[in-house]
Amino acid sequence: MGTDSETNGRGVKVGAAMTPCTDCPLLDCPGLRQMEPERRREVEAFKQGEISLERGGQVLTQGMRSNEIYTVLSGVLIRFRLMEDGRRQIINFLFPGDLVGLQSMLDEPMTHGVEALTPAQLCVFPRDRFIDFVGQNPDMGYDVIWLAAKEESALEEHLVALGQRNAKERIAYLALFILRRAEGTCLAANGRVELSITQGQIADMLGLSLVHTNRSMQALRRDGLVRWSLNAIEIPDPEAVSQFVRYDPHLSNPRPYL
Amino acid sequence: MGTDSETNGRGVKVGAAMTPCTDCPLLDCPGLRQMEPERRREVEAFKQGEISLERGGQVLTQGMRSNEIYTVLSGVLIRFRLMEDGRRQIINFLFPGDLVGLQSMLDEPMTHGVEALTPAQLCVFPRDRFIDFVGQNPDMGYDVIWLAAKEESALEEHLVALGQRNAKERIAYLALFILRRAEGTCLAANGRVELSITQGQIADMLGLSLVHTNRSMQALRRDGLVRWSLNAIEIPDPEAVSQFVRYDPHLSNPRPYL
DNA sequence: CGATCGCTTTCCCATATGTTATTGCGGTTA
DNA sequence: TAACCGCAATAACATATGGGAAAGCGATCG
Repeated sequence: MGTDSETNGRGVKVGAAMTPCTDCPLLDCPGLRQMEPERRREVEAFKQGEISLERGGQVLTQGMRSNEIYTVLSGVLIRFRLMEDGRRQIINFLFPGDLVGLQSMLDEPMTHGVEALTPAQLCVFPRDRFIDFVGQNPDMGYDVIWLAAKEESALEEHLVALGQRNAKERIAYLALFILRRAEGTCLAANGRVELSITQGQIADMLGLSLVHTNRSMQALRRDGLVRWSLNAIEIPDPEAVSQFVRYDPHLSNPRPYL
Repeated sequence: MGTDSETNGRGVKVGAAMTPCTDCPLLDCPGLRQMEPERRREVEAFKQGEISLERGGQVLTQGMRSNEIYTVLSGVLIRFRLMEDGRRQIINFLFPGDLVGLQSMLDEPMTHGVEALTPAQLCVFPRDRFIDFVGQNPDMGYDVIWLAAKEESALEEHLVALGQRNAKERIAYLALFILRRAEGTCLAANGRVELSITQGQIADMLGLSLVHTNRSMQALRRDGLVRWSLNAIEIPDPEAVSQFVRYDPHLSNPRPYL
């Protein structure tokens, strides 16, 4: 609860004032499942602290082990994998309520890093107490499994995109994916998300070259399907895009979260 | 326990004699974690039955809901996604001990199907009792989370392959991936797996055309890196392939399984 | 104000990969 | 034996995508 915050070189601020779970800002979001008051208290007892990130700040570093598990309290982040030669593959985007670092359960060095795309806050939970925690709160264990399955499901979707779609389709797919996730976490409305994503990042997510990404984005803009600038993503007619890409992010059940 | 087995049109045989978990054939496999006897009994109490598949037989069908969760008792299967226009993306391969159908926890229609690549046996567990089951056996809940994280980790790896590697590298990657998983489940030895995978299937997994897949496989054969026929995969020098692809399937901790 | 920076846009050309079609080959079936 | 089938192997050609480099552009900074 101390205010002894401190910013290190990587845009990470630890130990800022801790938001009480009983007063969690995510409670209002219709895309997220309601949490019963007792449950919030249990989570709060388990919560260890909070972390603030600036844009570009990193939480988890590839190659390192981690003793913590996080939950996104606010902001958007990316999870990515670096190769020795500098290539980068962005694996997925993380939105409020998402679990960060489930991998650390494997007790092996992280195979990816996590970096903030916007200023972000994360809730911190101790990994070693995690096991007991889910043991004592079976329904939460279930929720974690649920989230893991959902994440897997998202990666599956990305795989389909990379394996079966061409550049324009991939970009349109990604735009729609992000939009829908943003809507579900109250970060978007009217087919518009305000989010700074670089064309380089899009390329690194979709396995395309920068140049070709640029070309294809312009084509999509001309087609009136997706208007994607550095500041925001706009999809005037989501239904049209959905058909174009043959991808239908059926609005799922509200997500549980810790 | 009945012997009233019956084979339906899809190469599925249900209700064959049930293998007692206390006598699970997977117990001998060094790549899988040892299970304590009491634990085996708990699992056995939870186990509902067994299913046998011929090559090509399906367990889970895309678009349908499922009330069951499975575990691979023997054989190798694939998990794939079909698109309306006939394109197919193979998501992952399943080996003994793997969990099948975690997705069904989401309580939404399956986004993929599962099909046997070899004759296979699966253990069947009822989905609705699953929640109670992990509630009463916290360490097993933990194992499920572990498996989910591991699966996610595999998809991450595939994503990197599709996004960052060219055809030859992708194929070599896949060969190595399969080989290592097969070794971990006692299906391979001396850099060789006996497994019938079609070039069409490889193409569908790696997002390549059939023709180009063929070309690239021949190149890899000429290079002496990977010898992949309809009958088997052979990798004379795994270390060389590992370097070539920049992929190092660090032998992980033994896998838990139900 | 010019210098710098991160990001986008454009140009030009190279090549990896896709498409369509045909052939070959071993195994199975009638 | 001939016909058929699934799959692998070639060939010839089309194109989507990649790569390097340079210019444009708005923001920030000293």
